[in-house]
Amino acid sequence: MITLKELAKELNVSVSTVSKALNDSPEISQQTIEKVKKLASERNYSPNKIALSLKNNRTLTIGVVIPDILNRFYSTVLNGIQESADRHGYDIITFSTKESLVKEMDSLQIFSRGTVDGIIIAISEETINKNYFNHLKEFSLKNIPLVMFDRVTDKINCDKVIIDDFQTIYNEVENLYKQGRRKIGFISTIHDLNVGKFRANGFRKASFDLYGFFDKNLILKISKSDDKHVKIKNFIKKTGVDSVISADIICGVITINIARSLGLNIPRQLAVVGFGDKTISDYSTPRLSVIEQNGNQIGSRSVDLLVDRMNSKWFGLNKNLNVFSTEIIPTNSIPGESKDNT
Amino acid sequence: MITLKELAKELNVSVSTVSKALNDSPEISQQTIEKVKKLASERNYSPNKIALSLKNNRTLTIGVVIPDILNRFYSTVLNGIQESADRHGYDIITFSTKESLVKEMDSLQIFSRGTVDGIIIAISEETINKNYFNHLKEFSLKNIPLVMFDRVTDKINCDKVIIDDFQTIYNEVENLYKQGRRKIGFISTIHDLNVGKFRANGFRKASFDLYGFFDKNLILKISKSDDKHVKIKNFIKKTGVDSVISADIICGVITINIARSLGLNIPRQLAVVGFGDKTISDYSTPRLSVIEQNGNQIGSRSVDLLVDRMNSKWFGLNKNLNVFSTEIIPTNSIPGESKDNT
DNA sequence: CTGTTAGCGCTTTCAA
DNA sequence: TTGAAAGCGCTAACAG
Repeated sequence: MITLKELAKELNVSVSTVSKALNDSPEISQQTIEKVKKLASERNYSPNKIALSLKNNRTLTIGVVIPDILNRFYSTVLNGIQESADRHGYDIITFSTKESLVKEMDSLQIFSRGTVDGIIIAISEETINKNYFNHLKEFSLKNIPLVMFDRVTDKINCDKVIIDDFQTIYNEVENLYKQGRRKIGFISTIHDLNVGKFRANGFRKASFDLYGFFDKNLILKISKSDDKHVKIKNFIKKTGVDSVISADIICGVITINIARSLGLNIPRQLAVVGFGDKTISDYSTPRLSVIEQNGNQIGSRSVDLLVDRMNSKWFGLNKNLNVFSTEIIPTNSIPGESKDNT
Repeated sequence: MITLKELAKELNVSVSTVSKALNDSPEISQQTIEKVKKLASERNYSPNKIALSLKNNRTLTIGVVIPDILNRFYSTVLNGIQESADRHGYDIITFSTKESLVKEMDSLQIFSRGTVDGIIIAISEETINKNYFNHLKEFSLKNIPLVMFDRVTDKINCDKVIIDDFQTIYNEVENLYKQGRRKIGFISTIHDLNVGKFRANGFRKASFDLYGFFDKNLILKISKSDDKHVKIKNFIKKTGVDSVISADIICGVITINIARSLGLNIPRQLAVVGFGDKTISDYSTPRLSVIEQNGNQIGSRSVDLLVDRMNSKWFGLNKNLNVFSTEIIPTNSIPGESKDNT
């Protein structure tokens, strides 16, 4: 890497002159500026980012912590984060915790060593289960701006970006009801997570509001060790549901495939809706109806909020630093051929 | 962030004493070491990584450039990279180019500003189509170690990690043949890419070797704008294939779903094999047979090779810097219920 | 055993 | 209009 020093030497001027010239300082003569810039571009000079970071105490880098990069929702969010960070001139360093509390703590530890100006995080499953948030509390004391998304906790005071899981499912139940469905089932593999609970609650409340009662058997909880195919098949046969909402992606697709192998007509005999996106919808025939979580938007809004915080930190804007916002990103219901689109 | 300076002041010793003490220097008395460490841990001190990077001219960070983070193969590779980088003590900064040449150039530009010690890259589709590699050539002159994976080019001299696309498909055709299949089809959405061409060639060569001739109609090329569902359906009906190999993930799953809707028994009447992984296989009933590309391993080996290079750069090991290796990661053929497993 | 000094690459006063 | 010097946080050679 070519440095200011080398340019200076070659031009027989001082380092500070070169620096000023490259930054178009009015202190420097037009002639010198041109001379310097010429050589700099010949030599392909570009300023060392590390040195700038140290000098300015600002890295222009955002740290991201997600539970699992192989989970399509999170990679979609990451995609949104990338795009938005790009627009704002930030790079990102990402860690995937694989749902592990220790990895999450490690990640925060690394990020508190001066490499990032702020972080965006969705906490791990283990963190939620163990109800342990000290690492996050400590971190938030360090005056490094922090935004949480999707997997959030009210134990930590910071900006948050989520979808309204409760209302989303509530609305979906209502839609199916309006289409004439009278036996709506709910399948979930994420019952331990907050988002899973909110979704289940939305389902219960909607069922209750619509039918006046709630049938426990219409909820199928699947755990990691279960054979999804088998459990779903039994669920459909036993309950005789005429529609199913899946709290996660995969089960929605599997449900369609199984229903068809049971000879059920989709969507006439069984309507299926699942969280996911258009790509996933492609995996089934007929295509799954999806509740789009808008991961891209979640990511991009998280960055926006974070950048806001960082700016008010750096430029001391008026913003009240103790007031945090929780932003709710709307979901879209995209009909596939697996739901009556009437 | 607490600094050495602050610790030093509080203890009434010099900065260098604190530094040495924390690094267990034999120059420092045991007493002082303990005193310093005690305060450091109380104050939650950890060394500023930026300062270290500047000092050592070494960031312990790897730059990663992938064509699309939403592509499951690449996020799997990324996962492998993360794990391995973690083991070696490196952080990673990732850019997703969205198959754009300009973004790829930008990414390399950013990485040549001193933020990373080496980079791992799979080049974009546009880069390949335009056959433009100057940015890569320039980069490789900068003496920053570079490893390419999956999407590689022989225009650039560097370590490479790939799978043997040709042989993988060749073997798969042979397998199907041995199972008694006599009309094997091939579906591809990535005909423009090298990997796509290698796969198609493997298919052609195997067909030729086995049948003594090659039927062009048994290859279906699908382009971005096509309706996959429609094209695949027609292909199956028109050719009457008894087995299909898909050069990419999605088409494999779609093929199964379509075949079933055509009333074909799987795998008896139609065997289906596609590139992918176990998770994707879950999306279809019966499960798709997958050719596992071992993305994790590709990622992790890329890091190993890169770390090797970086070490020989830093520690001046004997390694001949002009000899580059191309590592071939084996693929696994994992039978689902969509292929006779005999 | 401890402290002073210089330097990594850069910007920014302050002097000349 | 240009240059010298200090400093961001850290380490390491050299003095004391």
